[in-house]
Amino acid sequence: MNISAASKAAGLPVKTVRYYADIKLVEAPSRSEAVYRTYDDVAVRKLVFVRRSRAFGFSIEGCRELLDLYQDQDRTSSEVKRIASKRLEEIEEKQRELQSLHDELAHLVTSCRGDYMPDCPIIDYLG
Amino acid sequence: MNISAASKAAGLPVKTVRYYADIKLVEAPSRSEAVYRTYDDVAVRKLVFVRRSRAFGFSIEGCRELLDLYQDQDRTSSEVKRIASKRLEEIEEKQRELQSLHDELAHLVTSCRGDYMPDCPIIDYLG
DNA sequence: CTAATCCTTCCAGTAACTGGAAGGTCAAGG
DNA sequence: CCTTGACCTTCCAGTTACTGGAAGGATTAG
Repeated sequence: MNISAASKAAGLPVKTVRYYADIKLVEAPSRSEAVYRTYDDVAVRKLVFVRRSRAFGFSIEGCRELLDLYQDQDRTSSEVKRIASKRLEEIEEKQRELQSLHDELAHLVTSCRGDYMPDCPIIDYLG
Repeated sequence: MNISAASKAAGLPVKTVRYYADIKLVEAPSRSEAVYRTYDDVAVRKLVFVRRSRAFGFSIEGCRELLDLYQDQDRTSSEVKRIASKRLEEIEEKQRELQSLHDELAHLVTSCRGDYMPDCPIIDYLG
């Protein structure tokens, strides 16, 4: 498989696949006559794995850890669970932040009349 | 006021104040003998305004718009409200994303036993 | 044989800073 | 008057995870 076929199979842009190869996250298993990157099904499965991990918001380094575990037959599920739990806490932290941001801003927006006058509680709050 | 006094008064790092001057978001009103940036209370108020806007997650360009309105006596509160509402929708969109991410990941984490065995529904899902 | 399509590498840009190097300025103390 | 230390300056590089584009080589269809 050349890179475009692999990228389609993995559901990732070609540029991204090349980038993952550059940073040695998922390398092409070989090169045709030392020129074109050539992917096989195993590599594509790793690319898919990374795509799904990224969709959960794992950083590239997080993906690297998970991918290592994915390929490690001697892994323990507790290692995986630890990494996933960490990410879950980050998500929850972000949710709390967004919630208070939301509440504050929603309150301001609600109290702003939104008319042709300059007076505005939003501006007042910011200034 | 030199830059460090202004940064303290505004609650922003010196580097950030200098950065805001560079991108012409909040410029120093003058320079002492054309060398040191010198800030006054008006400039500090603008810096505080930007800090609070940034805390709501407004982009620099968003801050620029808001700051323009802040200084515009002929503004209408509807303009301000429109910008703030847009941001509020972004926040809500992000909240929805995070919520589904959270639910999915929480489900996986819960169903993972987290023991010494390699079998793991999280890895299974990603792979 | 050539045109089209693929592939390659390398450079630059994104957002909003942050860190650090090299060097200029200023106020106070000896 | 000189020095020391704190402060300021500019400029360059790095951060995250790509993305766009240029210049040019490889491959394939007709």
